[in-house]
Amino acid sequence: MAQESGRPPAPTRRRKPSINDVARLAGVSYQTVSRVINDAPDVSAVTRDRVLRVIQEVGYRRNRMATALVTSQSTVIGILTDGSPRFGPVGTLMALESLARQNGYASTVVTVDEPYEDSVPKALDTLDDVGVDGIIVIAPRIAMAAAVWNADVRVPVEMIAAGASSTPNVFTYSENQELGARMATQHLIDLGHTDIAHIAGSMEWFDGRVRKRGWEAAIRDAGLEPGLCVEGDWSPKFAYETGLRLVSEGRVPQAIFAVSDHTALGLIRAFAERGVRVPEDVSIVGFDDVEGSDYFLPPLTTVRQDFPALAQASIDVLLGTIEGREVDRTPSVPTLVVRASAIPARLRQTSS
Amino acid sequence: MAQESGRPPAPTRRRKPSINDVARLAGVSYQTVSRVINDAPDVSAVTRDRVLRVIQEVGYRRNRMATALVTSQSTVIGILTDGSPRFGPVGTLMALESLARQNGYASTVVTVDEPYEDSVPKALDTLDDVGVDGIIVIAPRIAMAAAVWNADVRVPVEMIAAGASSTPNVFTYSENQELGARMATQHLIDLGHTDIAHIAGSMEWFDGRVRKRGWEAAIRDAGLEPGLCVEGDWSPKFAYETGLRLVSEGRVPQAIFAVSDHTALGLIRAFAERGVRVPEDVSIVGFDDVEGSDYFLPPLTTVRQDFPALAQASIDVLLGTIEGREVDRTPSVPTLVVRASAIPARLRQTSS
DNA sequence: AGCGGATCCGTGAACGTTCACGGCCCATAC
DNA sequence: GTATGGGCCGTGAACGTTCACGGATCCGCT
Repeated sequence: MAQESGRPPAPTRRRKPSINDVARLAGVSYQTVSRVINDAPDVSAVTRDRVLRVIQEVGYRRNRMATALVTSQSTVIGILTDGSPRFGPVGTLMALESLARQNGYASTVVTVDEPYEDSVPKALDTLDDVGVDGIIVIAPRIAMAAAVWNADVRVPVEMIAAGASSTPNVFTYSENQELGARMATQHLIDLGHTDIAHIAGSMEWFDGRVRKRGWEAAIRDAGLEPGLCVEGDWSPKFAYETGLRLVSEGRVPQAIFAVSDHTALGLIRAFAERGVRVPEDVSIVGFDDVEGSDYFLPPLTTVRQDFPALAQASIDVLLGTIEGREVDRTPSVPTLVVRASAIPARLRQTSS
Repeated sequence: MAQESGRPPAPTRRRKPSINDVARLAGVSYQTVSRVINDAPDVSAVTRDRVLRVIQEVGYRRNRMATALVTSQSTVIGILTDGSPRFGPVGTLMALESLARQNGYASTVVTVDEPYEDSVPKALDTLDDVGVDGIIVIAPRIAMAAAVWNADVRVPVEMIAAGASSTPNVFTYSENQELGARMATQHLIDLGHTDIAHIAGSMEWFDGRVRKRGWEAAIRDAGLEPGLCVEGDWSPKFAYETGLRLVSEGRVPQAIFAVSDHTALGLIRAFAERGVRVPEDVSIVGFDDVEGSDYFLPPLTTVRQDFPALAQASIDVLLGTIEGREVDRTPSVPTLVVRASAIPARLRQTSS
């Protein structure tokens, strides 16, 4: 007993029935069966029914590999994404897979890590090898996008990257994050704040650049001057240290647009430790709406992106290209979710 | 300009070179080329080199679909996972893909949602259709696992599910979460706490059941009596409300093992709102080590699972089954990460 | 000189489909 | 009665590999 593997031997299962088996059983030629499973015309109703019944009986399923071989269309799309389980990319990935499947496409995913110059071309090759019909790249980082631009792939490539530009081989779909950043900042402006700082993400990320741009644009549009902006690395740690520094230098702004919820988290802890109250002393708005952000101390006002809509649009575009259709792209719009971490500026005065 | 699509027409790329093209160019038969790319013997060094050079020149790559068709081995594994981007599953998924690729396998993933009775068999069929060699199911929920057990698949299926049992067709790999829960609880015990409550997850999740079991076992092993246990749904919201209730009923325990970091988060907020201090008044240990948990208020003591190790073991086992090898399974062990949310029991006395 | 055995290489068939074509039958029209 | 054509169906080939053979050449041995 202890000697036994504990695992059953790989059961040597029966061969799957082929189109020929069905043809024989139904008394027709393989071509007729092919016609039936492809909904082709030129087959009489009674024959069709007979074939269909046999198919049902023997549990026939079309062999995708054979089909792929002869048509050189695999009905598989490739998804290339960053290996880090960051919030945005993962949400997009899940939505992408689901939508693709609803459209009859399977999806094979491959993850890449730094350095992208090596891993991205290799990953693209892998995808090419397995014969995908098209590729969607979730490229949050600029270096990653660059590696994709430089690559030479035979199939349509679409990139989900905020604010990047398209090239002839690579089509770039931009999630509307600048708008999200604007909304966050505008919320602060509407609340009456005039000194609005930004704890930014890394400028090596599209998201970082674009969110900063949105912050700045909103402020200028309101006729204000941009406040302090410090560029970080997305980590709570960096934000925490920055928060500490701000307090000790006496430069805590009226309001802060944090580039991500995790950034906000680090900030909040730093302020809490130094007796600076959020939102009474400083209003904070985050970005992402990560799980639990509604139970931060205080609950975080933040921006939520509509990943399913983004994925939907991306899939539509890619499948359109693959299948030669025209599609119109409707950008997804983020939504501001208002909670407790940002309050009107005048309340601040009265309370402190 | 405005009329134009903005998208380049799908470039009709050259056909990829086949084994025959290489053969012709190298002046050998296709079989010889096949031998070369398969590292088969019976080919002279000079011929091999010549072929290799041609392969290099024309950029030949083996067509996996053709290979799959004739060998009925696709070197693709299927990964079936829950659609919700919860922490554990996603970490496992990423690690799985990476490892599989390192072993020469591509991976196609499909996500499922409730009701599992419908979606799981359908997903399994999808995977079967694309011709995967084996399937790894990431099954956090019991209902999902049940659906897998009942399914009939032709290829080896391995399930990553804590504490489930194996059946002849489905091999279950159990991440050692009970141990993790024990470690968390033991930490509290070592700190001198005797009244240790558990805010549990849902009993519909394996993780929920197993973590609860670990909590209870650790307490009994220490000769103590289990404290309060309330079963929830993983959400910060539920934990928050529970925390509020505990305070108003005057039943706040000495220490709490929270089933997840997000649970801990909800608890902490509830306590903070009611003036119950963490860790001075109540020690809390979480589970997951989600991003940012080191910047909660206070930084959370929690348990981190080793997803890469878990994935590694799973892949080893599955590939072993596929390729007919024997492998020994080495369970991955979680690690306790000690931060500030749990402190010795006696400090509590002195401070309050 | 003839034989056995390596060593190297090639041919035919098969995997399960789709594509291009052609053939048969019956109905309709002249 | 013969031509025309549409509805229905079948045959051959191809996709790019691998598998199972078998054949040629050369060397060393008896």
